[in-house]
Amino acid sequence: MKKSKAETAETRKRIVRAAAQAFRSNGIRATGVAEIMSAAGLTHGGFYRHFASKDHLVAEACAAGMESTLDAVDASAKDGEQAFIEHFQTYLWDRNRRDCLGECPLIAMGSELARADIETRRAATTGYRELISSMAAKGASNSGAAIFAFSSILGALTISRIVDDPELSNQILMETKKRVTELWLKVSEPDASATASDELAKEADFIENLPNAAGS
Amino acid sequence: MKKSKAETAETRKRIVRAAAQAFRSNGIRATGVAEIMSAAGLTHGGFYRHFASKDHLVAEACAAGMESTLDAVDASAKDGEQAFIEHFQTYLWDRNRRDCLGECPLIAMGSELARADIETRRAATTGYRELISSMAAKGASNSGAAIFAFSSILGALTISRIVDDPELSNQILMETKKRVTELWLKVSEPDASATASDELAKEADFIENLPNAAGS
DNA sequence: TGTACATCAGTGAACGCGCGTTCACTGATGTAC
DNA sequence: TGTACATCAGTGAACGCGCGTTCACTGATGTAC
Repeated sequence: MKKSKAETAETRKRIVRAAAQAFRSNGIRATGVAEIMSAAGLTHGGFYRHFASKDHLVAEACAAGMESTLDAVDASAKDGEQAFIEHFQTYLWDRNRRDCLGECPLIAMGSELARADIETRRAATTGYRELISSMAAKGASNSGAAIFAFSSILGALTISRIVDDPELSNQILMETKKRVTELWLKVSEPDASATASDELAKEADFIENLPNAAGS
Repeated sequence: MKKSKAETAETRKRIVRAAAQAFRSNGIRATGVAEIMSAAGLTHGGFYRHFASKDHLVAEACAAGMESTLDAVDASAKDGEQAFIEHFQTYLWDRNRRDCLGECPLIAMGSELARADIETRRAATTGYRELISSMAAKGASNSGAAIFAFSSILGALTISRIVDDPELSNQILMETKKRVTELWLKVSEPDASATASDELAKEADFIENLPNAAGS
């Protein structure tokens, strides 16, 4: 059942994509090789024709996940600064999008990546650097603001998923959305924050209607 | 080998403490029951005299970890607002302290807790609520600021541990330390941030001499 | 207070299970002639 | 262009291993008399 070179390359990509998604939604350690191969439409035995070990796949899936996140950020920045800011606001808002494919590996599996092997951490670092410089170039005034904004978003999303109360979960996300937007717009006048709050209030109904704001 | 009630209670606490520490440093899934029991000076067989399952221990260890974090925060707040702020600055600074026992479970195993069972998430939520209200009462002017500050710190510490470059790691922590301190001191004048930067610069030598700022 | 006995914390062997990994095999692909 | 053969992607059974959990057993504790 040998496949053509083109097919082989496509299969490999399919495995990496399936792995990136599975790791993001279930965690690295909780996701088995067989599970990934099955998601890619294959059986587990063929795995080692493509990768030397699960750890090697983890590193590649991490790199691929960071790249797709970067692509999403870059794409949103094409339509100007406003669209760029809205991209991040959406990320902190719509649960469906937060759980979807484009999610950043750093956010989805942060504490596991911190304990990953050096190859994986290297891939994550490269992706992080690109993400920060892209954010700094397109929306945030400098890399310091981008670094801080990204940390805040990662922290807020992480805690919002741990917390079992949807209301508290939304409060954490809204607080972050408000303050990161302020930071982004370089707004230093204190009363401007009231405006941001009003904007959020308009969307309050939308939150209420979310299926399960505390998610899995 | 039956033990007295006092001894039994002490043993149980010892297991929970060992578990909290092991989960924090190696992650939940990567830590086995036998490993925890061994760390508590026991053999694995006796585990089920104290807990119905590993998951039940996870929930208890999470609750205990949050409580010890809260105690540390409360203790630091005894000596006034300045000491309270310094506690968090230290948390973002000294690697030895960051890796030590008192570390917050939310920070050490965030992405794993987000996928934990409801009992564990409930324990984490209770601890988080206490932590935020304690922070809001003792240092931050309101709970919104406390929520945002805590998210930022969690995010920054998580990323700083993933990143494989010590310099970048420190940059992330310093950026967060600077901005959270500003937020905390309710400083709204833009040039006040320069003062904060100067303060950090004074400590720059100290960072340089840290053994391995990117640590595992 | 002393004796007899039920309780139960802790031990260590054993259980089934799922994991990452290996391997003999299959058969289409790509290549050498 | 056609034929013969080496390659190798993919299959599915099997491997050893460590995991969470169970269990028969031990012997000190706490209790009933």
